[in-house]
Amino acid sequence: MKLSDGVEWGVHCAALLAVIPAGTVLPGKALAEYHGISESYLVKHLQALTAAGILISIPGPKGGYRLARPAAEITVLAIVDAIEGRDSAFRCAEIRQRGPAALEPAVYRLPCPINATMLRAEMAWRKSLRAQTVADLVGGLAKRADQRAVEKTLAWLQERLRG
Amino acid sequence: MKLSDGVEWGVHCAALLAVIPAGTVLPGKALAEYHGISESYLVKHLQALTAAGILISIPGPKGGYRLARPAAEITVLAIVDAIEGRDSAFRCAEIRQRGPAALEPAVYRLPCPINATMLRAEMAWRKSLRAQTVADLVGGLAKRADQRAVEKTLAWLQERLRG
DNA sequence: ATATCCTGGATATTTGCAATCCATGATTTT
DNA sequence: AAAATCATGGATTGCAAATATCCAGGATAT
Repeated sequence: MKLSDGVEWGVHCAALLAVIPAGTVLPGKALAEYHGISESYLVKHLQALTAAGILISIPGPKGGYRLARPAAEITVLAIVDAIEGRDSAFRCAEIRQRGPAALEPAVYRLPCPINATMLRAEMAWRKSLRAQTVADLVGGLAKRADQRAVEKTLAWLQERLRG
Repeated sequence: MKLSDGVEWGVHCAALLAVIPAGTVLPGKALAEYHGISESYLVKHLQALTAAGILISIPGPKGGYRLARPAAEITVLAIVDAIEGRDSAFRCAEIRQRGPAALEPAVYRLPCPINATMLRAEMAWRKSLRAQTVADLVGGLAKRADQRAVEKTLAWLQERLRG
């Protein structure tokens, strides 16, 4: 069981987009360069975030990405859902309905308790992720950030911001 | 993100092994046949469960598998860990340390808040799974089982039990 | 001795993720 | 109008892990 790298990329990008001035955007190229990751692959995930209504994209020169709503209203779960999909990690194959002791399908209308247990655990996972917003992350990042890192980031952003 | 099918197989097998009489065992072939799944692949997972101390295996004729301890003392989490491994689903690649705004590694001694958030969610997932035992699952299965299914299973087990 | 069963390794096969490339369309600048 | 910049979406490739099978070797009961 493994989350795709795109989740980490998406959350980091959202956190960076949360600190740029209102009215400005960052192109995908800049987001990839800032994080030292593949540009062509990152934009795939940025597209997913845009389709999910988490980001807004502007085409053309002076184009790029920005958050679609305040960082405090974007949960980490929303980003994970957009990139990983909403399928549960556990996919019940209903093997209880197979084999020599199986009966007709109508008998199995009640959900398998094993499936229910796994889904309950995923609900707990989702609840935890839903309790964290991008704004929370930015706060955490800022609190433990070295002052030089902040300045270095701001200086770098200066030449990439659009709008 | 997807859990391997082996998890479902392992939990179902543990549930079945929880209801066979004390002192008896079931061979891997019977466990695979009962669930209508691949025998050669299932035994791989049964080996993992044995190595984890969840099952005990007996070689030779009259051999097979049985639970290593009471079903009430085997959590679903233990089975998941044995089959999926204990690696977290989120693997922080520390991309905050990459790119043009990065500083020397010593600056990043404190854990990344994004990583912390993801790990906290996995803790909630694990806590939920740790709260469920195989005995709980058997209880749930029995309560909603059709009486004919129980009889059919018992009759089928009659000819496969060893010991 | 023989038959049965677990063990562990070697080996395909398949799936999904990671990554790249390109043609297209939108928008700003010149 | 032309050129440059950027997002979009599809096609394709490479790769690692999960899935699945097979077989030789060791243990045990009949």
